[in-house]
Amino acid sequence: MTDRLSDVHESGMTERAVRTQGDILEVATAEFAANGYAGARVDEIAARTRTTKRMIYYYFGSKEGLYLAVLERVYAQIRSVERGIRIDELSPDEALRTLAEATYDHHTTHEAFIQLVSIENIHRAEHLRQSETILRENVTAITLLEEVIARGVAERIFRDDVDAVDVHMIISAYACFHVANRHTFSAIFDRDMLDPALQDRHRRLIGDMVIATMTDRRVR
Amino acid sequence: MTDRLSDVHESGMTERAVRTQGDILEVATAEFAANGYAGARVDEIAARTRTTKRMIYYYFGSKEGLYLAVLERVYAQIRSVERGIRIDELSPDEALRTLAEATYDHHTTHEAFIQLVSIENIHRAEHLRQSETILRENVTAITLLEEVIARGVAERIFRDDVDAVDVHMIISAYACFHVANRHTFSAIFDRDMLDPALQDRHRRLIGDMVIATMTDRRVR
DNA sequence: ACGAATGTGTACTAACTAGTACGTTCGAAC
DNA sequence: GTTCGAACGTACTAGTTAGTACACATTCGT
Repeated sequence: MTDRLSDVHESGMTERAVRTQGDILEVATAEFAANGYAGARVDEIAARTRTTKRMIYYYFGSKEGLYLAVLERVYAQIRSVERGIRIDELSPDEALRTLAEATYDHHTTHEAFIQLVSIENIHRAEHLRQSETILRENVTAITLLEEVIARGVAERIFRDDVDAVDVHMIISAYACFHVANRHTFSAIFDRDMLDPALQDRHRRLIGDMVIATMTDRRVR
Repeated sequence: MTDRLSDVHESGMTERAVRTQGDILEVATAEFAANGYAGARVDEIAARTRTTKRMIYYYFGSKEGLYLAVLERVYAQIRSVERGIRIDELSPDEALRTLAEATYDHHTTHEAFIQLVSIENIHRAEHLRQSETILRENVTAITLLEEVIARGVAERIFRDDVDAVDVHMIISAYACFHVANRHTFSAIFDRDMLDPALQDRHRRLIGDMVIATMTDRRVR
């Protein structure tokens, strides 16, 4: 149901049509991320595009259809980043740090993704749940983590009562927060979250945190 | 500027007026948290109140004024929770765990607060920045943390290159994520974030995490 | 008791916004 | 070069929504 419209157009689409759709998606991503679902204006998206509002409805059917397409696109992007991570030859703790830092890097460089996830959560993931693609494919990160944790536990350097989803949550929480709550955090604690030196320190800190947690002697 | 309207009414307000305003704020909190700023409907808030839309504008001036009042109220609530935490007699690591768990408990039981913070961040904290009260008073958590960290560092059990704001970020990130990203996380990883057993485990995990990070031998 | 301020309800409006009716152009196949 | 469908543009509408004009009630100090 989700992809019906775009599927129809995927075959027999001219070069120009592909560009137009991409153009719309690009602008729509920024608009939805910046203003929320209800706050986003279809007219505003159309105005910032080479094309017109008519085309948005032609290709995406409705505001909701457009939003869904935007959501699927940003999730597809993070998926492709995750697939590119190679950790086979690293020790469990180095692998953990690599995964944590990769997530941190992705999130800090893809603010729109984080904002869209926030927005989606405000709406109780009702749109995301409609997308079989996202639900089916977005567990890559977990597969990688499971393998690393299994190795770490086998080598008796990791605790065994924290699973892959927990670790993913720890990493995601930290990386998401840094971007998602940037503005309130900056305002209240008067700390520039975009300062490169600070970001560097926080990048190291997320690795420290995950490794320290998983290798903690106290809890075993 | 922010508080002008409510200040005017604070003196010489009837009992009934106080109740009406409280009623409006209660309903508005839920409506804004559930639908975002743009998605929230003033008519809907009015309908769910004992009173009418007229009164919302009478007391709060505008939709934005109402939203701001809502924001200040939820921030005042967390502030009062923070003021109630007693950690003077605890060891630094126990104190850290207590603070982390208190934050976790507050956030899991105040979903509206977390949602409003998310919403505020979508709008780049432009409303929050207008509220001197929030900016002035909401650093209580940091004061507590600073004291604990200073003690831990002095006792040579904590690392000294992570400051109070960093630790607050780690704790907040974890506690926020658990609530804020509950829906997308549940949907994708098919894990019920409201399961009491899981919440219990996660409550212990946040303490483990903070203590492990701060007492990590590797980094010193 | 009375006037003045505060508190309340109803009915309205002006502006906005998602979505559409209808017509046109472009490009490829025959 | 004609036909057919995909791609596109303009001008519009129906419904919604923040905000208000106006009338009325309640309370309280004097």
